[in-house]
Amino acid sequence: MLTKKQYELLMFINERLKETGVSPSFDEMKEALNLKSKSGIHRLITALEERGFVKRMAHRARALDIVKLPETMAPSLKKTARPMTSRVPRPSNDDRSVPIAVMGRIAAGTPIEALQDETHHISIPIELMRSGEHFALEVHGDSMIDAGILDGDTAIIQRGDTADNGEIVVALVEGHEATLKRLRRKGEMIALEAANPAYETRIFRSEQIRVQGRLVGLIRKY
Amino acid sequence: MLTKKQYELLMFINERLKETGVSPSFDEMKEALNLKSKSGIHRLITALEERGFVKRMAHRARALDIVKLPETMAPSLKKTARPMTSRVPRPSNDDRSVPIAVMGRIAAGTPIEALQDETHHISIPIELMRSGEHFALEVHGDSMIDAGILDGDTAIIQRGDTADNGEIVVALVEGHEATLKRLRRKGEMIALEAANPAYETRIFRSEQIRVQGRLVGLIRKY
DNA sequence: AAAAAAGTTATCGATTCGTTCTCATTTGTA
DNA sequence: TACAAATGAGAACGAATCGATAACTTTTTT
Repeated sequence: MLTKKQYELLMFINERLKETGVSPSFDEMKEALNLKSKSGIHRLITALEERGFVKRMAHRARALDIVKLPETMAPSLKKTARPMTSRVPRPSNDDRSVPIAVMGRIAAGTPIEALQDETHHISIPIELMRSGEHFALEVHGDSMIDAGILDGDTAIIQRGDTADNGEIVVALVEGHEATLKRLRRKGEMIALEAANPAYETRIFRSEQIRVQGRLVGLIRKY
Repeated sequence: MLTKKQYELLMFINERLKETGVSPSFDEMKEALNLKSKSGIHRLITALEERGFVKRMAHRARALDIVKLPETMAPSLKKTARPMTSRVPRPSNDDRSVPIAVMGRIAAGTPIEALQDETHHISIPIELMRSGEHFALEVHGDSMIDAGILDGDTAIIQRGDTADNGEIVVALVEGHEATLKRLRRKGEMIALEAANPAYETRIFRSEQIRVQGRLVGLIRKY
């Protein structure tokens, strides 16, 4: 996968990154490889980036980051650099993500208890987060299919007891049934709309409904 | 990934956050780095934010938060930092997520160039990853709406040139048009099906189509 | 409401740094 | 051998970094 020079350079960058936390400049890399010109370094970096070993921000000074290291590495060298068994890029600690709890499944008719035990955790991109507390639910059934929410999707919910008209919410009906539906207020009444013609809209008095949170994100795995 | 100065400042912020729980003001940082002006600090902070090491709230006093630290840090230093400026849970260096490049938008008719520039990055849950290289695309248009893929969704693509029958793929048609469609083989012919009755299935000879990758995940932000 | 503190923006100049191009050379391989 | 790919050198260019001043605006405190 890598040529000698590419490998050599990658190792040097890795070392410098480990030791100093600062990536080397092109000139420093040039020195390290005993070159007299940095154009070669530029080509090597481009090659390393193409092959997915390195990440860089164009035109930024010392903005290099190692994404993965070759599998052929001696284990002794590897230990400093977080080994990865497959070709999956090493999860760098570049994570702009946040772990949140998955609280079970939800569908029309899910009993309240199902929302209480955390089954596991999932990391979600920080871009999906709003303020406050979040949790996740696995969507069960096809009642929101016309809103692009499919069976098996993971819904990211911002916990809270308010929601704007037309938002998709997790609502607790009469204290015992949690459901994911679009919420509409009509005076003192609240309508919970499914996004599937096969389900009918249910209408309640305000006090029958408790909003648990609003849908802010969705994650699907194929 | 970082410049000397950026690294130095990040370390100082981390220390202060760890010791006092309050982020330093620009003036304090200026002093710490022996500068006579805080404009430099502002630039450094901006750079750190751009590189994903720090988060801040504009115009808020001492509203800095460390998102991650470079890998060089001894674990002992890493652990105790406990910033408290934001209500968003602190991202952990859990290795539960992986940053991947967003390569632009895709729709029927996206020219090939649109797939070449990285617009930004997004961290995706490691659960969505398969083996090999991945990238992300912003979906444009409603041609896959019946597959639960809406305008504005982010599609996670596993790069590769093969796909099973019925999978949703990024396909390059006649070398110039990238599109996200369901792929079906019928003998020597390949059909690209939209998931929207308003669009018709297009049929090509095998050699007209190049598969770029298959859809393995989806992220939506409401 | 006024004062103080804190963050933002603009500009200048000296450096450092990354990018691009061309041409020559070496290396690997069909 | 011949061809392609990788490498080395050099230079020129433009962009980014950094320190320093100063004049803002927005928050926070008094």
